[in-house]
Amino acid sequence: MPNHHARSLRRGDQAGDIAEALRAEIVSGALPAGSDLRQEHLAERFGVSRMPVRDALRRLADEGFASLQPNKGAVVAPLGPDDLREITEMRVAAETLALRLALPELSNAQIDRAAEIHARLEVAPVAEFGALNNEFHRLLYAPCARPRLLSHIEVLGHAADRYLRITVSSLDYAGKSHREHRALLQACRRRDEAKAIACLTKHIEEAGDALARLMEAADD
Amino acid sequence: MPNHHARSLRRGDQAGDIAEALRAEIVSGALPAGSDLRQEHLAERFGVSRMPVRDALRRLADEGFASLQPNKGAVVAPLGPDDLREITEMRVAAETLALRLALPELSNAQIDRAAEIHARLEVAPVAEFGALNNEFHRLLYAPCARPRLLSHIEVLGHAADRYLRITVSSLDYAGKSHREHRALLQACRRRDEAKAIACLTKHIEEAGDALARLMEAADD
DNA sequence: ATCATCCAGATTGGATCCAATTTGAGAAAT
DNA sequence: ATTTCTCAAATTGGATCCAATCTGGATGAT
Repeated sequence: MPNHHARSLRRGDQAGDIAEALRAEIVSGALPAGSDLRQEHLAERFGVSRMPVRDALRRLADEGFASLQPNKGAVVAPLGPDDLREITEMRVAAETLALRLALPELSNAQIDRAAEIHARLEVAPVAEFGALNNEFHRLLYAPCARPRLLSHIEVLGHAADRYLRITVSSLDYAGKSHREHRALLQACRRRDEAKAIACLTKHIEEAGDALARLMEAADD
Repeated sequence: MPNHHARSLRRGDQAGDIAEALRAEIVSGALPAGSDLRQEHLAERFGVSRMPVRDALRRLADEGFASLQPNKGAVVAPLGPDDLREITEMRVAAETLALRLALPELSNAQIDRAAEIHARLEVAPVAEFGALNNEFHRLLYAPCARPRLLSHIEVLGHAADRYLRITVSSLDYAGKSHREHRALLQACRRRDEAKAIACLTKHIEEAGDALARLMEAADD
């Protein structure tokens, strides 16, 4: 019963809004893996024609949220331990690259800004955790000034958000993550590249490992 | 009077074919950077409606070949030295990861198959260079069994193809590249991970550097 | 009873049609 | 003469319409 969306007065890029809304529903679990994504149904739900819905579905497919078979339709992409492992590996590769390139350009003011986001993250409710976490990381990478790389990282971050719900709710993930964030910030302040990259790698990999164990245990 | 395309009997995914055709024209230079990509015009040229053209343009934009402004239209994305640098950095990160993961799974038969492609590459005309080169690399990475990573590498490879025309025609790039391919194959046969990754990094980075110098010199 | 075949409903992909936005040329005002 | 305003042509974004494809159940044959 939400969804009539006060916006819709501006033209252009309704597809983007729809994609964003669906992404949020998939991440939150409201749309579980395997759910059918009927164009007609979604069009009605969002109060638009099927066309922007098609665009949105294609984008979601590009980002790995939907799997779409020609002439058959789209479903919410299933995600298993293998997907998590792959996303984690790609995040380590992309984010360490970004941090390495950003570190020499990173100003103290920017680090302070990241610390501020981190402070908000420590007291944020679960629903905002993903967005704030991604913002924290984004601030540290942004100075590298590599648009493709940053957008790649953003997509991977969204994909990882899909697992976040499980992690945060089931484990003492938050405390550990906060400590690692602080260590990362400290290394950045000292401009210690090796340390910063080691922290970041550990941060991403251990989150992935912990989650993988969780998934294997309670196989869902 | 070209373009009626013997295909078109199968339904679904005309957009893919159109995107591929346009990509080829952009890579070959037939569509120079900055060219307008009018939907109506392209639709007529390919003998379809504007709709699959829209999809194709969206995909090309995702891959970095087109830049598209809302309500204004699409142009062939300009590419400068910065783009080359970024793509090179991302390729090193992604391809070394793929090779590292693939190496333990790589069979001798697969290495032989790559060597065969390499042999064809050594005598191939310029037009086929890009496709064969990407195929060579793809064969070495494929055993890592990481679909997202492989598709990411494929996109980066296509982006790099856009520079290839300049490289191959202007320098003794081919000979150097072939030597590096042979060294890489040798390291793979010995399952020497460190050596293989060093070869690959050097291979990608030096191609990027040489090209960057060329672009700065003859600024086009 | 089981299995193959066929047809109708559902659903997607593509074509056509309409509305909103941008652009540029020419008119009007200073 | 220059600048601003207006409006029509070009072009894109979205809606609607039509055709091709898939699905599932009913029918009929073995």
